[in-house]
Amino acid sequence: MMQGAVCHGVPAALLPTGVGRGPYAYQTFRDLIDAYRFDRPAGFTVKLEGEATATVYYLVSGWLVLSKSTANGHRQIVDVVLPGGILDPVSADACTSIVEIEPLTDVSFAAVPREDWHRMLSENPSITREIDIINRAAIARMFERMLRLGKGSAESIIAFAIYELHLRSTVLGMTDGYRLRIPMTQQQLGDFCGLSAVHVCRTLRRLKRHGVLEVTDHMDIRIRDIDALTEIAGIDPDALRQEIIPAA
Amino acid sequence: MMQGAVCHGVPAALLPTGVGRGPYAYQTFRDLIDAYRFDRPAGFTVKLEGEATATVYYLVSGWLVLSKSTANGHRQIVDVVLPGGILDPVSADACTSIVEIEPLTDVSFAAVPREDWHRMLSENPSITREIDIINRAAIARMFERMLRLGKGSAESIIAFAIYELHLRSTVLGMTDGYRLRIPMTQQQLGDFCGLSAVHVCRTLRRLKRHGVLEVTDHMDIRIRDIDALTEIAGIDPDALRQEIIPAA
DNA sequence: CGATTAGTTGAGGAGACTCAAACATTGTGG
DNA sequence: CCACAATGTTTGAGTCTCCTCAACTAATCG
Repeated sequence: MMQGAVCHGVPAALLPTGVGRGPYAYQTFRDLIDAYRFDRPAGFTVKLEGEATATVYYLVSGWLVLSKSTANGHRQIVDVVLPGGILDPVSADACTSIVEIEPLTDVSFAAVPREDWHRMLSENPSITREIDIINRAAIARMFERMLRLGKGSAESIIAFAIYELHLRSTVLGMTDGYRLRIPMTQQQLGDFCGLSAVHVCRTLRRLKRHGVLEVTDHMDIRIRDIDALTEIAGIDPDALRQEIIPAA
Repeated sequence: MMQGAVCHGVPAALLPTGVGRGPYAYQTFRDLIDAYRFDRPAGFTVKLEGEATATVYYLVSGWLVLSKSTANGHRQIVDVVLPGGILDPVSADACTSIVEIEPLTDVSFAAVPREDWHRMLSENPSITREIDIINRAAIARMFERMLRLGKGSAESIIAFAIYELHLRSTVLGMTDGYRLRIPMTQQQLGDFCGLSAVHVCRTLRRLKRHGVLEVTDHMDIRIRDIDALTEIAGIDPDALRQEIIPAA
């Protein structure tokens, strides 16, 4: 049912809304995206380096995760990118890549040469502003996640992750009420929440047992008690929405 | 000795380097900063909200931390801001503040109205680029910290924090070789590393016992075995420097 | 010089980890 | 169409890290 929206097509909320409202700006941005658009199946992985970093990525559809890993094999997913997300994976020295990128689903994205990207921005101040807002939202949700990664129980970080992904998906029109398919394994959710896969499993089952969630068939989630979920996650729903949802 | 550099005056590396190299750009930026500059003692706190968020802060000297806290009293420091750092504490909706701000020392900063800030940027593309780089560096170091916050032992996150702060301070000319004064209590370091103050204490003592650090008198730190420190933190020193140090 | 704040140390407990084995689901080749 | 492999989830047992509580010491300051 809703897989379609996740993996294919441009969600209604994506290009039309939010990014450039004037007809000219809209055309420009969209043309640029279309010109450099690629489709890739779920399997591929990118370790960005060298000239690959001279590129700005704009996700049109599908889910990506950005992660870092340590020498001893641990991995932390630092952000989940949903359609409309921007990926500018270049560190301070403008040539070392910061993160590894992994698609969770089939993805469609635009790989725009940095030069073209910046030209487009300089010609379209309104888009610059929109993108600024998108970036702010990304930082805001990272802050929230750090809060729960550092302090906070397994329950609270998992509850937060699920609530965050549900909220963001809903804004993109990818949910069916309180139902949400998260295209991650428990291992990946663990890498996102700083937990072992085993503990993710136990925690999800506890949430299920307490009637907060329903989890079926590989992360097909239904939120049964949203108040309990936000309570466990330590979320003020209105404040969170204002912080992490790009609103112009 | 080096406290002077931490708390007062403009570190050599700050305004002159990095931010705007042409005489015109340099003048403009510096004038703006000077026009809106404030000094504040260590004690004050800001909870930014309302029109306060229509302001961009540029830290001239001193240390600040940005933190978030939960309803149940836990706090996570999401970043430490050193001289030259920019603080644009506005979330996606452009009016809710994301973070609380706390100075660790006496600070001198410029509180620039957003409008003026953006005008300055639009008139000085080179400064825009510099600031972009500063922001990237901030994100890169947050990614690194998230990796250790999620996975990683108390030793590794503390070792990382100390190494990071030493590296950044060194670039700003605020260290004396391997000596560094971190103006944080163990409680604050714990809030930064996602640990209790008690465990910070134990961990520091262990590092001391193993000859990695020397800790005297309220976080006056000397790194005795930098290789051991990077090993424990899981750091590749060259790569880290490239990622988190703004280099133009 | 007491009062406050920060750091140290011990004891005990809870939460999350690892290892390991069983089970479920999906996909594949014979 | 079945057997089997591969992948992911579930559950149990045991351990270790880190937390909390609490008492004590050290340093700082009016």
